[in-house]
Order: sequence, then C-alpha cells, then structure tokens
Amino acid sequence: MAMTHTQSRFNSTLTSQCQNCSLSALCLPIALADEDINKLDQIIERKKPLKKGEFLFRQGDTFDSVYAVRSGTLKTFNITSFGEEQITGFYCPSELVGLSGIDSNVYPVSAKALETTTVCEIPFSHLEELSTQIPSLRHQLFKVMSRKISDDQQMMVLLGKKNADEKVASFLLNLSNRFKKRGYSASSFRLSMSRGEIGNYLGLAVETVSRVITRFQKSELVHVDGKEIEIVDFPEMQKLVGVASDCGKITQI
Amino acid sequence: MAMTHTQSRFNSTLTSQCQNCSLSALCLPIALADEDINKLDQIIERKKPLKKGEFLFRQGDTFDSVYAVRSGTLKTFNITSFGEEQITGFYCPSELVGLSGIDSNVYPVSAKALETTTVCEIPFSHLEELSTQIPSLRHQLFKVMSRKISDDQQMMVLLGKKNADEKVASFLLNLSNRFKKRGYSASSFRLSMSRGEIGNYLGLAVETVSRVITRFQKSELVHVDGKEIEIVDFPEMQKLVGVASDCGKITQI
DNA sequence: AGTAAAACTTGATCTGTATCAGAAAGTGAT
DNA sequence: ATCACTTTCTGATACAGATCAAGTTTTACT
Repeated sequence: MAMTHTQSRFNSTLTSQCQNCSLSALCLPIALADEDINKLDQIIERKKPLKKGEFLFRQGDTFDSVYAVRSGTLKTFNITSFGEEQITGFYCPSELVGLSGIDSNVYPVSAKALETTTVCEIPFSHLEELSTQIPSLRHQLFKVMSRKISDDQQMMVLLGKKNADEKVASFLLNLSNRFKKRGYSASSFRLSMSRGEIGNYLGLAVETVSRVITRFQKSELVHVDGKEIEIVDFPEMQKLVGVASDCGKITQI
Repeated sequence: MAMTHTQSRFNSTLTSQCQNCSLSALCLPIALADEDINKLDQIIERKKPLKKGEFLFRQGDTFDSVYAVRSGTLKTFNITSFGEEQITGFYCPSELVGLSGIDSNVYPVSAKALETTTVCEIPFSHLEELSTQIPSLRHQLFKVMSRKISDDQQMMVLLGKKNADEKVASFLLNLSNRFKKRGYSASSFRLSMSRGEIGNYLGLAVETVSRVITRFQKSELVHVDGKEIEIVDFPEMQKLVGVASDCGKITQI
C-alpha cells in the first residue's frame, strides 16, 4: 500500500547515519574519528519530515535539543511586542538551529519549515556530555557558536549601514555562498522564502524587495523567474556588497 | 617615586583574584566550587589598564584570548568595505569580549577602550582545556555564547524594525538593566560613548540621536546633562520599547 | 480542472530620517 | 587662560524607502 511504502521511505531516512550523510563534512562530525562519529550518531534522532509551515519548536518552548537541517529550509523568528513577526535567520542543510536556547533553557525564537524539511535532533545534554569525551567535538561546537556570533554581527552591519540594493545583493550572494559550499550551483538556485520573508529579514518592505530584484534583472545582474534565481554578473553584485571583506566570510547573513 | 607608586598600584590590580572580585557573580566563575575558581584564577592574566582610545585587539589579529572587562567600557567594531566604522557592541564590567574570534582564529572585529579600562585576559586554549575538567565551567561558557547569540538577534530586531525613538529608548533601558545587574543605579548613569557612537551602533545619524534625546528630555522621560543621564519615566520608556517581552531579557542590546 | 487565497509587481504619494550647514558648548594641549 | 579641535545641538532641505492602491500571477485546495 502507498501508506506502507511512504512509511518505509521515512524509516530509511530515520535510520541513516552520520557516516553516510553527505553533509558530514559541513555538520558537526567534521574532523571526528570514525569511532567518535559513531558515538555522535547514537545520540542523534532523525525526525520525520516537517511539512511546509510546520513548527520545529516555538518561542517559549523548553529547550532541550539543537537541530541540524538535513534537507529543506527553516526560518527562525521572534514575535515582537506588537505581534509582528521578525525573521532572525534562514537555515540550510548542515546548519545548526536552536543554539540560542542554551542560555535560558527556553527557545527565544520559533523555527518553522519553509518547505518540506528534515532535521536531525541532537539532545543538548547528550551533546554536552559527549563533548567532554571528544575534545574535537567540543572545539567544533565552540567554533559553530562563535561563527554564529560573527555572522550575526555582519548581519547587524548590513541592517544598520546598507541601503536596499546592498541588502538584497548581500542576501543573494550569501545564499549563493551557502549553496556553493554544499556542492550546489553558486549561480542558480531556488529561493525557498517569499519576497515578504526576505523583506522582513532585511528590514525592507515587500514592495522594495520586489522593485530591487526587478531592477537587478533589468540591469542584467540576475535573471529571475519567480522563485528561481540566477546570478549573472557576480563581479557587479560583489561590487554592490563591498566585495571580499564581506561576503567571503559570512556563512549566514 | 611616583612611578614606583603607580607601578605598585598596578601590581595590586594584577594580582587580584577571582575570589575577591566583585564581578565573580556575573562573570565566568558563576556557580564554580572554590577549588575550581582557583584553577580558573591561575590561567587568568590581569592586564594593565588601557587608556581611552587604546586597542585591546584589532580586526585581523590572531585570536588567542577572550577578555573579561573588569572596569571601564570597550566598544567592538568592524571596518566596512568603504572604510567606515560599524560598532557591533559595547562591553561593560563582567562582560566577555572576543568570543567571535574562536571560529576563524582571528578577531573579526577590533576592540577599543572608551575610557580607562581594565580587563582580565583569559587564554582560550587554557579555558577550553579547563572546561574539560570542570563541567559547570563548560556549561557556563556555552551559556555565555548562547546568550550572546540571542542578544545579537534582539539587536537585529531593533535595527530592522524599530524607529529612532524606539531604538534610543531600547538602548538606554538596556544600559540601565546592565548597570542595575552590577549593583549600580538603574536610573542614573554616565554614557561612556559619544552620541556619534550611539548613532553608529543604532543605525542612526548623530543628529537624529541628539534630537531624540532632546525630545525625550522635553517630554520629561529623561534628564540629560551631557553624558550624564537619568531615566525619569520608566513606564513611558518601556512603553516605547514594547515593554516586558523585550528589554527584560536583553543583557546587551 | 477550477476557484479562492496568497504572493508578487508596478505606480503614485507620503514621511522619517539623512544630509547639509552653522552655532554653541566641551575638551585637551600649550 | 587661550587656541584649536571635537562633540553636541538646532534648523532647513532632500530623498530613500514606506505606505497606499490596483492589477497580475502563482499557489494551494477541493
């Protein structure tokens, strides 16, 4: 039956291992010895896929795990004092979500799937315990958190100092870099988030995002077809952003 | 001789210990057993004071230590692609500077003293090593980094969604909270940064900061005298910011 | 496939904040 | 104390991007 078939596909996902995971070179297992990867593997739970719009966790939920995205995309967001949503990040495969919950034992943001998304759940207490036994894992964790801090600071620069063109160009190049790092095309990809979500994230109105993208299209910087985007003129885009010093280092705008 | 005298004062500072430090309840030693505090104490170097304008480290320097501020204030900033400074944070006593350097082994920002400032240097490799032996220290470190991540995300909300009044009010209440936590007055304090630096940090022009503060003064929200500031009408200020949901949790805007 | 809702685009107008300009008040060095 | 320099304040003007208003396309559900 179809049901059973689907179920079995899920199971195969659920039983997959860090060793076989194509993301292991980017995710936590970096530089772990085989036996260490095994230990890590044992504490990780593969969860069944989230459908578009489903929550991974909600602002205020008790924190107990961080999650590595396996496929799909997530956004994290805050609900501000007057009920508006403020997106604080988008998460691609191999990226870790939920680190901001460690401090207060409560997630300070909500995480929601932008498309069908699978994640590996990593119970934090186990991860912490394991990091005692595996120094390189501990170091890796510190690095991931440190990276997040410097990325967020780059984002603060973007929000505080850049104009609409620069914001959108930075955003697109940043996505491009992240795709490239995962072995996908750096020039052609699909935006899993809406124009509205891009605007929300960048501190711009939807209309502005739309206009900027149209303008980029007209000046042959990019080709756009709905959510499909192709970056045509990298040099010019990089010039807009302020080139090397910025976009190279940012993993996540 | 004056020289000798000064020198000896420095020495007394340099030999002070975590146990006697009034900041230990806020800094890393939180919840450490006495013997553990001793271990931590041994890896920490008290440095001689930085004068106003001196650098603690520069963007691009090799990372090897994080620093706890003992007295005074620091700012961290980036130099953007076209040479302008973008301030990414202000650091008060007990706060940890330099965590963003762990990832790349290079500080991605510069840190400069806003006034005479003393810091404790904590060589990171030692700290990491020590965190293996002391689980509560390791946990504390994760918490500090996690807190920084969620604080930075609040800052992103501020930069992306708030208007000038809300930004300045958030900034002042945030400082107020940080002073309060350290046992100083929550209502009266001295701004160690210039209007220009506040504006830079908040994504506003100097003139706007000045105007907003003047307006706050006229509507009796605050009393200002140069760098001295007194928050008079907390409820109204909190209303501006969006009250509870925001300012309570933010340690560092 | 058909329809309702959501997302996107484009144009016209409005507005908050930047920018420009100059005066006033502080600050530091000689 | 004086001078040069920096910071702060205040006013006038300009403009990037928000908001408002439609129209069009895409998406999702039955």
